[in-house]
Amino acid sequence: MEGKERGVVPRKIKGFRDINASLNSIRWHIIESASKVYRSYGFEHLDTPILEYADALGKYMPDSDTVDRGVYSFKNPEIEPVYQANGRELRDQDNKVVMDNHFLSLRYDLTAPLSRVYAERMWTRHLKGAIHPGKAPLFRRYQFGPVFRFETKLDPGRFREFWQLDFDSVGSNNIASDAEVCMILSEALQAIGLDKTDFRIKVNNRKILKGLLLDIGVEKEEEEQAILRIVDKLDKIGRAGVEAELGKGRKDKSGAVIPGLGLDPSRTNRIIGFIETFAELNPSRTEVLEELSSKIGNNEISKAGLEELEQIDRVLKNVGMNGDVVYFTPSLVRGMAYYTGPIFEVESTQSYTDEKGIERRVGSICGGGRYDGLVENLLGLKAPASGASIGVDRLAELMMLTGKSKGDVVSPVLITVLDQELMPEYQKIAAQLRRSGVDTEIYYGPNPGFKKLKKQLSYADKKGCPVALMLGGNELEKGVITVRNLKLGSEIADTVTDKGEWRRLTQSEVNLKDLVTHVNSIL
RNA sequence: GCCGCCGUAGCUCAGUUGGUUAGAGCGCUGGAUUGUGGUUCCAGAGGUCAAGGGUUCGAAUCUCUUCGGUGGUACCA
Repeated sequence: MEGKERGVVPRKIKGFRDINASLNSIRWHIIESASKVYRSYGFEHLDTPILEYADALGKYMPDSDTVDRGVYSFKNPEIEPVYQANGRELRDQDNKVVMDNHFLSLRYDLTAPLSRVYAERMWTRHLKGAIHPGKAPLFRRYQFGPVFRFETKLDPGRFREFWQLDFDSVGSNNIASDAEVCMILSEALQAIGLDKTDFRIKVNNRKILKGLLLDIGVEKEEEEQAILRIVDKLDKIGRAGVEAELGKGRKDKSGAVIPGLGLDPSRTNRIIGFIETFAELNPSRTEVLEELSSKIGNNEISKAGLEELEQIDRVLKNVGMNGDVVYFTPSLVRGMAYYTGPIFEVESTQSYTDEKGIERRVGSICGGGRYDGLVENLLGLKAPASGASIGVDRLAELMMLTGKSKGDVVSPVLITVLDQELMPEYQKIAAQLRRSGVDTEIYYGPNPGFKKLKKQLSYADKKGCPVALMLGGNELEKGVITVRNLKLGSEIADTVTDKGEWRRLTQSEVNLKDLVTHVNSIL
């Protein structure tokens, strides 16, 4: 190939991926299967832009022109009015509208854009006072697509662009809708092809731990968050690790010093003691509820949390989800601060063996919960919400690694080009096949022609084409076409070593008018 | 962000007491097969040894810096 001496160095941005046909096949299988389940519960399909105003996305605002705190942000080249909290344009002393280049961000999840959509729809009505507190309208939607996070260190299996598949209800404070989240997750994962035993839906309620922490005098939100974050690491660092991080801090294997929160031992012990009660594997929901009611004492918030779990249990039992699949795990925390009630996490129980022979797990594949305050942040009006999200890429990876799906790609029939003069014939045949629903490709590669048939068949083989068609002068005279069954050829390749024999078994001349039925019989 | 390890052909890697033209397997290209995918056999192409500086008569090899990768840890709305 001739060209310039140098060009732009082609390179992919770190943390971003090209998705090949087989990964795409799994990805879309997941999306289609789960969406169908979501729809069956009344969720409608919503799409939102990938870019949003940074301030609508959450409390994290960039303070410079660069990527900031995990979010890709930049200034809009267009200047637009600056708005005040009351919805009016900001004006300067001369009564001129103040303009600015607003910060835009790539969405980091699908929940914040949903809040924006909902708040935007309610905005005018809310300003007029037309929505009564506690009467925010119900809106249920599902959404999938890429989200973006600026991670400084990329752990294996984590990317800066990845897909999520969410469903959420806004405007319902009915705990039954939280029970429904469990039902939907369970159904969706099974529709995707997982077995009941392949995953475990873990449920907890933020209120239970919140109440416990209040009891021991933790009132500041930052302190609560810090404690929850450490408790969340229980699986990873164990009881002793949690104890150390709550108290004096610890050193890890690599020698890095992790500072502790400096809680006094009596409070640390209360927290640890509480979590430890539930450390045994999978006690039944009923057992957990009994244990909880004896442990949480008189704190109103904890009691409310327990009551919600009991409700969830009743709803689930009512639809026949008794013991398996959904478990109550009081130590479950989840990172995100905006959860206010029940929280969910789906953990894969499957493991796989990596290339080094080490047994590994993918871990959490879905997450969600109730977030009654999120829309309020935007709208100033309380709109309760809950939902969950399937980590599409994580799940796809899991299915690939555990052999649940190979990412099957359907390849076309290939029409080889033996003679450029016959191109019109090839195109006619291709059109005919496509009309009958058969994917068909004509080989438009470099230098097709007599000598390169081997190349063309090799191309078809690598691409996984089930059938190759050959039409040259010989065939044209006889009104036939040579059909090569590549699929059969691959199947018998190990048993047939003689080339001539192999060819005879997989190849036949077919009358042109019978081609479509013949090809269909092979597929 | 912090600590450790690594960076040789498209891929996986070999190559040190510093020494003439840097190797293998797979892949790729061509041929045996003048119209035929796999297998087999033969031949060939492909490397400023991550980049830049230093030490040396001489550096893939020693040293420094930067970049990239990886393992652990921290953060993750």
